[in-house]
Amino acid sequence: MAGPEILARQIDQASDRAVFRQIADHLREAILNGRLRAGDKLPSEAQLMEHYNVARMTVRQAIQELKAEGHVESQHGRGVFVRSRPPVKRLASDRFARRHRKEGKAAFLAESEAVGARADVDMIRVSEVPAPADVAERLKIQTGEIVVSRSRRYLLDGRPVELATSYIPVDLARGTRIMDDNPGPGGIYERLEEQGHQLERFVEDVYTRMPTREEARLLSLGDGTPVFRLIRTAYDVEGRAVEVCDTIMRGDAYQLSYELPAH
Amino acid sequence: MAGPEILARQIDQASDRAVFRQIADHLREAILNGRLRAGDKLPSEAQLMEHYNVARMTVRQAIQELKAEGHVESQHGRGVFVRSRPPVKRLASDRFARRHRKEGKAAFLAESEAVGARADVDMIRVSEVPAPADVAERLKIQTGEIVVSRSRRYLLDGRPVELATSYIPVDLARGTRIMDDNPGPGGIYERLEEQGHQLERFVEDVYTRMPTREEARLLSLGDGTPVFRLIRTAYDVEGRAVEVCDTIMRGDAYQLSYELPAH
DNA sequence: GAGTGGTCTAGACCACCCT
DNA sequence: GGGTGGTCTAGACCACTCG
Repeated sequence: MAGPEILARQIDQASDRAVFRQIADHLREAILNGRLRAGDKLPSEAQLMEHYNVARMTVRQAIQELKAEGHVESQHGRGVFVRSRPPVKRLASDRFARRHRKEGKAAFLAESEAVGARADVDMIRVSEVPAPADVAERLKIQTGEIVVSRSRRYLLDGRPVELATSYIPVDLARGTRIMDDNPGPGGIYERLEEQGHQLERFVEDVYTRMPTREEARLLSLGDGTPVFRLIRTAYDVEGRAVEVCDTIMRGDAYQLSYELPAH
Repeated sequence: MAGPEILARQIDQASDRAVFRQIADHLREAILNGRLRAGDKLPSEAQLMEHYNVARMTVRQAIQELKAEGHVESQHGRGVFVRSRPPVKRLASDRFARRHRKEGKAAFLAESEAVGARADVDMIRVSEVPAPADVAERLKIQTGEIVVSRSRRYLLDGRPVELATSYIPVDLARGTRIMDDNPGPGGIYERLEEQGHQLERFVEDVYTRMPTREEARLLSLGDGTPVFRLIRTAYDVEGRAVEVCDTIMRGDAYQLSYELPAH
C-alpha cells in the first residue's frame, strides 16, 4: 500500500546510470532496508511515472530488473509485490542414515514437520522409460536402456517446492512393490534392502541454474528464482548403483547441509 | 552469423501466447536443438523485426526473456550470442581430507588442473571486521564481535568464478601468519593445526539465489546466472568452530559433490 | 560510416482484479 | 467502472564495435 513517498530521491539526469536503473536502485534499496517488506505492494506504475516524470516503459524496465533479481513479483490487475519466501527446508547430511531412514514421502513429511509446514505429494507416476544419459552414466548402463521411473511432486503448505524422479534398474524393480504407486513402509530403499541390496552410501551431485519453462510451471516459479538440481546415487555394499534420483528444488525453499570429514 | 532463416515458423496471431513469447520460443528451440550453438550470434533485432513483421520492443522483449533464462547474452554494438559456459569445476566431498589437504589458493589450483584450466587469485584482503550474523552464529560468538577476515577472488582461465571470505576468531589469528596475505604452506588450516587446533570435520551449508549487483559485478555475471552460496564451518577435535568461510560461486561454473553414509 | 544493441518517449488496446 | 499490469506500435537519439 506504500505510495512513492517512500522514494525520497530524485533521478540524477547527469548520471551515467540509466534512469530505469536508478529507479530500480531506489526500489531495491527500499526493499533491502525494510521500508518495503515481504508482501508489500510497490507504488503503481502510474504513481512511479508521476513521481519520476518518466514514460511507462522506463518504469516497467525498472520493475523488470527487480523481477529478474527475484525481489518482486507482479500480479495482473493487482500490483507488484515484494516476494514473500516459502519456509526454508534444511536438508541435513544424515537424513538417509539408517537410524532414521525414511524415503520419499515419509522423509519429506518428517523434514517438513521440522519447519512446521504441511506436506503433500502429488503427480505420482511410475513407468518404464529409456534411461537419460545423466542417469545411465551413474547406473553404469547404456543410455536408452529401459529403467523404472518413479516421479512425484512435493508441496509445502500447498505450494509446490520439489520435483523428483527416481530411476531403478528393471531387474531390481520388476515384481516388487517398487512398481506400485505406494511402495510400502520404508519406501523403495527398504524394498531394495529386502532383496539383499544393503545400502552403503549415497553420492549427491548438486547444480544450480534457472528453471526450464516446464519446471517453472510445475513449481509455480516467477522470474528470478533459480533451482537446485540434485542428482543422488544410492550404492549398495557391493558398490553397485541401485538407484538414481534426479530432483529439482526451488532455490528459495531449500538449504542443503553436508558434513565432511577432515581425515 | 545465422540469419532468421533458421526460424522457419511464423507467428500464430490467433494464439493466446504473446507474440514476444512465441518469438522467444522459436529462438529457445533453435538453441536447445543445437541449430544455434554456444557462441553463435542470433539474428539481429532488425532482422527479427523484418522476419516477424513486429516492432522493435516486441523483439527486445523476446530477447530479454532468453537473457533472464540464461540462454543468451548481448554485447553492445556486436550482437546477441548464445552463452558459452565456463569449464565446470567439480568439488568433491573429500577435498579437505588431510591426505591431500590444501587450502585456499593451493586447493583451487589443484582442483583447476583437473579441468585443464589456468587458476589465478586476486583481490586478496586481510582485515579485522565485526562478525556478520551468519558467521557469528556459526562461530558461537556475538554478532559484531571482531574477527579476522580474509577475502579473495578466484579466476579460471582469467574469468572470475568465486568470491570467498574466511572468518577466524582473533585469538586464533593474531600473531600468526593467518594475518599475512600469504599464510604459508598448507594455508590457514595448517596454521590452525600448528596451534593445536586439529581439524575434525567441516559443515557446508549450500544455498542458491540470484547474485546481488555487487556479486554480479565482481564475477562478471550476465543476467540469468544464479550463484551458489556456500558457508563452510571448520571444527576442531574439541568441537570448537575455528573458521567460517563464506563463498559465492558462479552457478554455471560449479558442480558440488557430496558423499553421505547410509548408516 | 554502417550496423548493432541501449535507452526513452507517447501513445494504444487489452485482460485482470476489486468494489 | 476504475485501477492495475500485459502487450504492442512507431518512432527518436545514443553508445559501442568493426571494417
